Amino acid sequence: MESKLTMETIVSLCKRRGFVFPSSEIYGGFGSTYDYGPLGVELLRNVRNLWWKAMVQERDDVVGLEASILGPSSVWEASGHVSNFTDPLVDCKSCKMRWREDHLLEGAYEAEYGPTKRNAAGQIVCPNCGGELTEPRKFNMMFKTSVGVVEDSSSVAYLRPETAQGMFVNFSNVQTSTRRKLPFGIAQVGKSFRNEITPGNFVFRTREFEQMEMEFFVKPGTDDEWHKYWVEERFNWYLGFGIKPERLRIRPHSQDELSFYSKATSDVEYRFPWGWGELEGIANRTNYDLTQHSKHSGKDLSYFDEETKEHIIPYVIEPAAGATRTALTFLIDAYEEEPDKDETRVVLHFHRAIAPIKVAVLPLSKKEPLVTLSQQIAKQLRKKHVVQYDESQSIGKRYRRQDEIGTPYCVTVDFASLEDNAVTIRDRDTMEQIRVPIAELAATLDEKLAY
RNA sequence: GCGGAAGUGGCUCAGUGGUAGAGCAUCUCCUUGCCAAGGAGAGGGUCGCGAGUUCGAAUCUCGUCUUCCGCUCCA
Repeated sequence: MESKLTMETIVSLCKRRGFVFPSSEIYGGFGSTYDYGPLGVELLRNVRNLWWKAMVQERDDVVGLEASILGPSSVWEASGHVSNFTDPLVDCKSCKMRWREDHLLEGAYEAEYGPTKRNAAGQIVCPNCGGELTEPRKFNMMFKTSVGVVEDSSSVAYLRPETAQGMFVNFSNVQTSTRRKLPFGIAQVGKSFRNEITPGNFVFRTREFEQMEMEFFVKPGTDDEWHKYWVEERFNWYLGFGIKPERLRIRPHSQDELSFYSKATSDVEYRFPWGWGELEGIANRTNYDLTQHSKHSGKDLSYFDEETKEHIIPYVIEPAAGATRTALTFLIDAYEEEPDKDETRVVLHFHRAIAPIKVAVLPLSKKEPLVTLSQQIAKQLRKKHVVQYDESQSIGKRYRRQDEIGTPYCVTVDFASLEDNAVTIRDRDTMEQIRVPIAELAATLDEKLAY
């Protein structure tokens, strides 16, 4: 039987311990935005860094990029976002159902609901109840702003709804400056913005969120093979950092579910307390984006294949992950309530690479010289790791505090340390304690925390 | 945007017209000295915000913001 973990438990823990706070809380909060507290920022940074390490640092065929968040409308017109993100929405005045006006005239809707219904005046009516519809309202999921002192149509800019376009528009710059040959990838981590109709489930769907995307450019014809490779690679990445296999799955999109640019997409999904949700989509974007940008910019974005002496537009395999929801996933997946005597021990079983705090240094007593010695040890360890020092209240309580924020190792300095120059390392998961000479402590922890 | 529910200390909640409370958490001191022990004390809330009704509003009414659930939407 699975533990009945609710989101309230997670939200409450996040607030209490400083992982995530609601934004602008003292002014009543601002919908769908969250601030990451002292522990949350460490967690998020670990997620980013581990992704970057796997996708860029450890590979010979991927390079990094950090493109601007603001972009001119021309980029988003080319990418298809201006037209695809502007949905005319109509509501039924009687039954309150909401429809996409353009879809009411399309085949898929007609197949499901029958021919588009109209009233005597020729106006489209609600397919559900025949009621009158409101005037269409345009809903664009991109955040629009204007750049420059004068607000006119030429100064329109958008906050990027995905980081991907930054890689496509820089394809030639990167390829020529790094002398890359196919296949190669461009990776980017950064914020994206979507004016979602329905944000929710805590930080899972927010209007401002952080993406970790990589565009992998391949020769046409090898795209299916590379798609399969990246799906497997990314799935295993999550397992490698301890995500429970029974809560992780790969779900290929059905044909009618595919987005306009995609030939095939597979999602890596996690079973959240509210159900399965997407962590990462691995899409075969074909040559859609580079072709579009070639057309709209008038710049040749083809690649010259030395083997065949041909100009080709590369195909793109895109593993696109959400950093913020990945951090949430690690938090939820790590959460355990373990019975301990009559109490419950709350433990975050973070992988050591994910844990925000790596080591806690705890003097057994507040008496000197234990405190001074402990602080010296903490200072030494801080050179390499994120360390917390805690001397308040009983040792048992301090262990529990560290368990609740997922610190893998606690170093306890006791009175015997003054005699034998050794300290105790306590393991969060096994509760085992080992005695280590202070002189070997740093090296021992380096080894334990390595991954 | 629609329907339903809810907002009271950092967290979880009690309080339904008459002086804002509890448990946990936090801080100080004592005690203890390897897994949330104990004792003494302290700080912290104009009850989401704004109007209205009333002699008097956390409580009733309206508006608004935020959150959750369900629609709807979803690269």
